[in-house]
Amino acid sequence: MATTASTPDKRDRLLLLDGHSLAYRAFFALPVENFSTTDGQPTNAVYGFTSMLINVLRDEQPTHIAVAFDRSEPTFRHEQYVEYKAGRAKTPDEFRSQVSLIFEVLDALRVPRMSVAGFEADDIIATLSVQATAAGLDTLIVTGDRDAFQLVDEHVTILYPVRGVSELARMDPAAVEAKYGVPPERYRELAALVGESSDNLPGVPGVGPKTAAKWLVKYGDLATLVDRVEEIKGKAGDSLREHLAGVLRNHQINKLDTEVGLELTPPQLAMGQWDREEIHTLFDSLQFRVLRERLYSSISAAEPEADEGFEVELEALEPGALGAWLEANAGDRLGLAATGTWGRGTGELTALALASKKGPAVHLDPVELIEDDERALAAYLADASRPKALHEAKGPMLALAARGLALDGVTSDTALAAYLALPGQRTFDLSDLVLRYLHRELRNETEDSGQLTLDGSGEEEAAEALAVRARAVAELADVLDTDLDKRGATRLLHEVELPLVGVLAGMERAGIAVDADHLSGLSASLGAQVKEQERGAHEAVGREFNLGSPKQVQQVLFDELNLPKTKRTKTGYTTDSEALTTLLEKDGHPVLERILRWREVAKLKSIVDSLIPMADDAGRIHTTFNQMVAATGRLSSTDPNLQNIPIRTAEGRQIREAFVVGGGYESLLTADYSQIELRIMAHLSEDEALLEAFGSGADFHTITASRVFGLPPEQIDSELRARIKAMNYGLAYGLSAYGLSQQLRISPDEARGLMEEYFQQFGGVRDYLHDIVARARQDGYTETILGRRRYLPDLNSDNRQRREMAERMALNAPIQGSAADIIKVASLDVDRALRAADLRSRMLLQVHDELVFEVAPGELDALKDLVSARMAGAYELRAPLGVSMGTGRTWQDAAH
DNA sequence: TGCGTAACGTA
DNA sequence: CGTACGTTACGCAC
Repeated sequence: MATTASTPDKRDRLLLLDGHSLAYRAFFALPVENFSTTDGQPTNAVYGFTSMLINVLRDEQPTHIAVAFDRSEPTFRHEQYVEYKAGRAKTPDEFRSQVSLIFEVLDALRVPRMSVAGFEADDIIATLSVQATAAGLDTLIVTGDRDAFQLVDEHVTILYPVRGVSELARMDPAAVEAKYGVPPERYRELAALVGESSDNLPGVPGVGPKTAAKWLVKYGDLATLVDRVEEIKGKAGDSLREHLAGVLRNHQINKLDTEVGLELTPPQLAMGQWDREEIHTLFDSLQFRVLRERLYSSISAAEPEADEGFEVELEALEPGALGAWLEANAGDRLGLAATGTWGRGTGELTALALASKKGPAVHLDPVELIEDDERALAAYLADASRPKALHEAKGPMLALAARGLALDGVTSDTALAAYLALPGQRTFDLSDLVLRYLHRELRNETEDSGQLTLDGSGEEEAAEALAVRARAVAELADVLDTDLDKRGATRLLHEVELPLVGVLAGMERAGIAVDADHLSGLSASLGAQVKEQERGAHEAVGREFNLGSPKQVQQVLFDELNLPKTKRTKTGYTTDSEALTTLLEKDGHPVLERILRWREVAKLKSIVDSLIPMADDAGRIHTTFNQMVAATGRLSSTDPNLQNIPIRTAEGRQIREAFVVGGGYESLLTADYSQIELRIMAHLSEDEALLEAFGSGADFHTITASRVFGLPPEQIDSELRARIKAMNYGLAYGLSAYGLSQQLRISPDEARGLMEEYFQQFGGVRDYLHDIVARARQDGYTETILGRRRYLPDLNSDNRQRREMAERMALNAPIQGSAADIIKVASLDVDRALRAADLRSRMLLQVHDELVFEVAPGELDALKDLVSARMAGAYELRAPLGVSMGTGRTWQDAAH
């Protein structure tokens, strides 16, 4: 009778892995250049190992698991044979640093790790496999060490990596025999004859696996072969007789010990439940995005954690019954979920579901509502006293606004709440959060009515799915409320982030007007310059090449023109503008100027060209502000990014001239905080000298320079000022003496001296910066003035590079984050004040320390008073906030 | 088509 | 060997 894959053996399956041998293989199979985190930690071995593990878990679905590791101590084999494994290359440092990361991965996956002093991983595996067979388990062994083939039998199979790490050969008794010509129980004898160079166990010279197998088949086993060794003819026979002692030694040494004393027996190695949060955090820090997805998608079925969904029943409302339903649910915060499309300041709503934590949910099609229902819905949505929870409220808010509906009373946005709880996370999928916080899956558990209609089922399912989301949001909101309370972020959510959603939606809706003709004019003139630089570059080199390809530029500069090599990148030598400028000073090859200039104009042209198609029919561009990406609490802007419009060069500023006041308004107003981060640093450090420098009212960098150099302010020239300005700003980024020396092009010693003199004057800053890191190391997180946290587990990493990176983040996060807090509060205050004063002027953009407004006719003075008062008063710092403003027809003209 | 990398724009 | 972002283009892998 044939068995099929769909009726698997019901025996339990123990999966055993040889940690070191697999990791080592991965290390050499995967190029380290392609597998490192952005801060330089190599991850090729961790990645390869983890990838292999995930694949095996998926394909084999083991019930029990363990990973064995070698120890650095000598083993019993060294005692028997001092030369054992001698002559092995030293383990590379890049590999060693990854072993503890592999431990972390295994711990997060709740996979037991085992190692025993004096034994190799294979001995542990051998012992466990024997015990497993006795206990009635089948064993699968993944190892790159062929010695393990001796363990293969009807209950023990080996998965042996062939070619890199992605393919595993399944070695059962038949496969071993097919490959080596002897059954598994003879494999040790074969290996003894052939030898194992990596273990420094020489075999019989001139005898390979073929000859060895032939002998073993002929004589039955090694013992008989040794007894009758005189019968063997020829060169190979002579060689065998000569090296017989070595063969017997090999045979003794390559025997795996099956009686290692272990703390756990196979039945105790059952697969455990994972800590999803831990895996998330770890894979994030290793930057394993793809692997994480693969892990979740391939294993989620086997994961015991999330087997429940939601039970949601949809209530079919009669037309006109919505008002009553809403009234009946008036006591609860409802979860709202919407479908539709949104972005670029507008949107379209296709469906809306509302659900309390219990009881039936409703599903609405906004276009099919009768007038009564529509009125009831509009009143409910706009009612600030009716609490609502949404996941990513801004999108639906835009879609509702496009239909003329206001949304108020949002007391939780589960995505925003999760962002405050876990600010380092990249995404906040509802399904992820539901799994994480509710340990449930985002699906409906309600049994089907059994009435599947051909054309209605898809719609019905979509409606149910949306209702499930609404219910999940309602439940999740409560859990997150509790979580945020524990983290001290409740006020930050309710008083800052949540109300800000509406302000951001307002800015996105408004957009900013652009002068299309100006943009196309710029595009044309920049295009001409791009062409010209390209032509010049090709001429200078004598052939055509793609200036946009760093690879080709490298080839031209370093291979063909043999220019001096620059700093290394992962894939070669850098051609960034700093390096090319240095090269230009040294060599002066004309192509360098062309490349640099080409990059400049090509970059500007790409910005201009990306903006042109963004304008809507009214000639306005609507960005999208993202409130949940920056780990420090800043906003970001996408599609297009209006927070990185050029300003430094004259040509760049021409692009700012394209952003203009729109019809019906009289001008643009920009208002920005002066040196907000430095003021925050002075405030937080309470350094008297620094506070005094701000109090004096004179130019801050000049004043600080005057103190550092002991000169009167009049004698501070631009050179000295620039040095101290670099220091002032660099401090908040964790700048080192080396970094400062690079930036100022002075010697490291000089830079060190400069820093010392600085701290002589401003010692409080040094103490503060030191304290902040020490405290963060203790607490595990940093905090801003409004209690926004950033978690930095790497502060305690034993990897220096990671730890120092985390230290710089710890220095910067409270400063950058507090600045973000302040401008968010300012935006809210300004927005409220605009409404209270009944002004028509509106806020258009936020660029980290700057707000851009469109001024309605006749309102300029009132607006300026209002904006400057609200921005300066957003937070009381010991170094008071300063605001400077400018107005004009264009964004550029409004600069100041 | 998707992804990682290099380069570069902003605060 | 200075933080935080987003976009572009290239070139490789699938």
